[in-house]
Amino acid sequence: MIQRMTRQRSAVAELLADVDDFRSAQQLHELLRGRGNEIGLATVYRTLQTLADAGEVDVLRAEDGEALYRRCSRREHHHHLVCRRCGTAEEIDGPGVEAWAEAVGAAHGFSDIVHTMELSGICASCAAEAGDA
Amino acid sequence: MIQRMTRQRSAVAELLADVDDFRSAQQLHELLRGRGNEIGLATVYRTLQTLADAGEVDVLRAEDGEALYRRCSRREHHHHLVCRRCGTAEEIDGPGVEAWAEAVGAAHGFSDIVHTMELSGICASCAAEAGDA
DNA sequence: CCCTTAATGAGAATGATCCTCATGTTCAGA
DNA sequence: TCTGAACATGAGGATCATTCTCATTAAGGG
Repeated sequence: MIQRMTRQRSAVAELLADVDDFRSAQQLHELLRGRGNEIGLATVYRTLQTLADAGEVDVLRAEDGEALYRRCSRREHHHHLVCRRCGTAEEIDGPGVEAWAEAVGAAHGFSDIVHTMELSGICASCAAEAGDA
Repeated sequence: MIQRMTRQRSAVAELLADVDDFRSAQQLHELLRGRGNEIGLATVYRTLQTLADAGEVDVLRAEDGEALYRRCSRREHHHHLVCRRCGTAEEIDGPGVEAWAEAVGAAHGFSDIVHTMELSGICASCAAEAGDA
């Protein structure tokens, strides 16, 4: 858990408040630098890890396995609809997925069921751009 | 696409037919070596990639981002219930997930919707082992 | 203001995956 | 069956994300 508030951690928190796309640690580091925040890459990784452990940020994996982070408005469990082009994301509800997951798991003798479900697509504005290009 | 059948590719295919857990490329490489198959790691990666592109094997990501492969009996779209301990997997159906995904995507102005949904848990035999230990 | 101790950062270490390119092998055609 | 062009292999290096090391810095309670 976070024990001390530092300049770097504040900067990460502020950035996450402003950006609502899923971004990689490296991208976030770039953005911080761009804003004039001196911060080491390792610190960005550490901070994101801590925030993720605390459930403050959501993590998902790009197709190539890279971790993407985002601060979500809801703390409760939810799913995402992410734009593959720009990373923008909407929070969505999975209708009864949780109950279904439990039931299916139990039916197969599995316990401690965890589920992941993510949707991705091309958002309206990216689709428009692609059309122009 | 695969154009020539080689000793190495046959070996990978045979191994995949025998193993029905999700395994990493490195693990599969180890297993092949264990079976007495001389094969380079790069070839294992290449072969798995090709098979994945052809839809012959399913790929999913471990929590740490590592790619895991498995040859599934069904070619059609389906989901998995994977044991986090041993990697064994069951193929399952997502009741209406596809239709729901399309609808949600459209509602948010997203096109070209793709969805991923995976369940993981601890399988009965792993739970039993853990109980003994 | 001053310690104690957590936090930082630069760079090395790790680990998965991909690339290079010289060499080996497959297989269609002769 | 023999051959050669083109595809495949493999050893090791290159990449790239992420983590670790450890000396240095700086919160913040007392």
